[in-house]
Amino acid sequence: MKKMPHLHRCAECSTRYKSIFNQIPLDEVEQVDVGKVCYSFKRGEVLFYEGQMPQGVYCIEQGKVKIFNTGSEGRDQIVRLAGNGDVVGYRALLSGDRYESTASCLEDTEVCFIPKKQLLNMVTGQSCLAMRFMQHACQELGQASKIITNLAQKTVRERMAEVVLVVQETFGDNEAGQIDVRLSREEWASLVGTATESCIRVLSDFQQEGLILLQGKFIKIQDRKGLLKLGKVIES
Amino acid sequence: MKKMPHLHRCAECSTRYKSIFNQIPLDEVEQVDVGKVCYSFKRGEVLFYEGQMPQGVYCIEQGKVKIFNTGSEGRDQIVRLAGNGDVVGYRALLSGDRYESTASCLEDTEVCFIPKKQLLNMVTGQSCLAMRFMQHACQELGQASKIITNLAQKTVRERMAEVVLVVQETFGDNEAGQIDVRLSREEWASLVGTATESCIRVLSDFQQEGLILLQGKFIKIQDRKGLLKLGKVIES
DNA sequence: TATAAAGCATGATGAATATCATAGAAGGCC
DNA sequence: GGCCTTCTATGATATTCATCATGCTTTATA
Repeated sequence: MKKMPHLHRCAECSTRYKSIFNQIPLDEVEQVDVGKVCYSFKRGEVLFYEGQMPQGVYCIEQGKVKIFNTGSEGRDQIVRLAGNGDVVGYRALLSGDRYESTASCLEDTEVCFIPKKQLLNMVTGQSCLAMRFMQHACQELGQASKIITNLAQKTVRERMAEVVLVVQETFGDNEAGQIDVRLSREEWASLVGTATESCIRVLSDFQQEGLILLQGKFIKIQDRKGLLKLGKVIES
Repeated sequence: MKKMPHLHRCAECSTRYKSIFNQIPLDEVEQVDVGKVCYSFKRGEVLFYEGQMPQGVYCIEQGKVKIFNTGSEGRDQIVRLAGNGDVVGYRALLSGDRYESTASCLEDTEVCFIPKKQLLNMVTGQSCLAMRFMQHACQELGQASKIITNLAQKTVRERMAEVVLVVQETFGDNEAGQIDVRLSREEWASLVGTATESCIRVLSDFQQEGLILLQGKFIKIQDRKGLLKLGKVIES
């Protein structure tokens, strides 16, 4: 957790960012840009730590990142997962706070870093961009309020079912039909908000009930409808 | 919960809105304004329901509002409390979603309603306003991530201690030195995310331990430091 | 003011979940 | 390949917390 990232410049940076820079190709945004740099992170390396002052935002070119808080007992709670095209670390920067959370890579990840000054120029200069960030924050806020209600009211089984579905939605399936992300049981537990042992038990229960297949670090969904029902998920 | 609100125009609307229109007196914002209307709600009446499409935002001139989600079992989870000068209902409007939550008045409340078209004009026209909304949403998002971690990791006792302190920060104390808001035990439970009976027990434990005083619907804090310690609150 | 309804309180009980303990399996590394 | 470390799995136990039941108290309403 304390390793420093390998850094190197990345040749191409042309992804269309899905979450915030949506519909705005980076080239176009880049007109104002002078300070964009690309970095490469290895699995387990950290983009930023809770408590640091933000120096910029990270756009994920390729890879997967978890954003988590460390509770008073040292247990982690994952509050967001991010993948290709997602923008990470903008919340603290735009609200002027320190990072509330730590961001660490679930696999080798290429990011494009936009320095603070740079981003603020972009946001104040292009009002459509401010609107996009605003909308995105509001959307995330809506999701957060759902998560809060679920944590307060649903059982571990119900939350687990929902989380499996959400992670699939986030990262999709690989060629083998498995959810396309490597998460340890401990990380699944940190997503659900439960103990690792409970998580392991619930997952093998799900397998026995024919809801999922456990294939090492990967999970394959067998019965989507069953999970939806069990998790009491209201699709919108 | 299904009563329709009394409506009437309100003569004066000059409050400085603390949370979003911060530093921007309404008069100034109003230059673009043509559709602002003031309403009066009685205790228990509802500003908007979960699932409705937002028609505008509500600025609280005077009063107190709870924003809550209703879980699948019908139990409520309060996700935010709002008071004088707060703006309510902007999240769904700005993200283009339906309301995720219901907003209902904890006491008789005067609000100033700004219609959707109106607000969007203001936001797109005045980029500083878009920035303010963006910042505010980002701040709320940071708080939400804290709440999520607390719900996932803290005990009911710990959360209760923290909630008492947060509510005091939100509404302050009245002349009698009590937290200046009337909340039923059920509402305290909906804030903490626990059963009403558990909430009642924890509150009387707190009283016995000399942390608080229960005075009908009101709570007086006796030992702030004790609550901070018990709730494992890291002051920032 | 009477009467009902809602809210508060407390005990008894059971279910959900965390924790502790232990062992096997898998993966990284020399 | 073999060794060590980390991860996964499962049982036993303890704790927290929700639920059910009941009676009392306050508040609302006719």
